[in-house]
Amino acid sequence: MTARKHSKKRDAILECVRSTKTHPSAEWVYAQLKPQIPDLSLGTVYRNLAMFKQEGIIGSMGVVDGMERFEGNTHPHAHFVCSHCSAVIDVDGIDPPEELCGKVQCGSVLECVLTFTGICNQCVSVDAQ
Amino acid sequence: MTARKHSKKRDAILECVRSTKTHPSAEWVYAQLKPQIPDLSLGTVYRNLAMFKQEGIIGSMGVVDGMERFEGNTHPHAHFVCSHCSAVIDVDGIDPPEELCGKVQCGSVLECVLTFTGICNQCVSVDAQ
DNA sequence: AACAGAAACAATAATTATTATTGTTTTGGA
DNA sequence: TCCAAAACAATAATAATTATTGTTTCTGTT
Repeated sequence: MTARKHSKKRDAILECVRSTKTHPSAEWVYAQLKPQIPDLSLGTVYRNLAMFKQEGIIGSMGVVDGMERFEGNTHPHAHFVCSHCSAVIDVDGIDPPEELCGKVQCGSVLECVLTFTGICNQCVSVDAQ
Repeated sequence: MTARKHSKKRDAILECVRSTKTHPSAEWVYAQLKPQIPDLSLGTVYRNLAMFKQEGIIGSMGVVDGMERFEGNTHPHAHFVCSHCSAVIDVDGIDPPEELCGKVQCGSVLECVLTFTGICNQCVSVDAQ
């Protein structure tokens, strides 16, 4: 009925998350948009990201270094987290093993998350210098 | 050579983490020990948990509701997180699929984490009332 | 096009988890 | 016993996030 209202800022925040593969934090989104939208405030970014996430329009892969990391891709997929530079990268070709959800005894599973941590290729190259 | 020194408080913190299956937060450990050790301070708990984790003596399964959750079991294993009561439960019989680590292209994997989220059996029962 | 109510907003204050600092006390080897 | 290193309490400081408040902007409806 009452469709969610739009605004330039709200749309920009959503588009920012959707158009990057960096799995951005709230602060990152704010820093990206601030030059084009000088009167954007960080609170607005936090509030809208929380709304989008609540509505399932965007996803969150969890918290890295104390910061929640969002993503435009809401389909289940695995992640790689670099423990050196904190980059979050979608892992292609490996899906979370959802067939295991039914084997879990201790509760009713809604979601299955698979995350690899290690050193990303870029950090390996740089360190090798 | 110089072995890490011990203290009653330090030992109590480690023992507290090891003797529970609750995957405690720093605050939880503090609340547990405070009655028996009235002059324990929260900073001491944080510092010692960080040290134990750094040394690999204890583990951390990640952040739930903004709080880091520790565990005595340092062997890789899957977790179930209740999105209703925030309980963290070890999942028996399902291991993180470490054989997939080699298939990850974007970096050098050190760890593989498998986490299920949903509603735990206890919350399901309570809600059904 | 003007109006009204709802939603969105900026600015700011407040919270919460965590980390750092400082000066004192405890520990354990010499 | 002595002493330097480690551990500690108390407290201050950070950093991410959330809540509050009053104003502005949308949008559906006259």
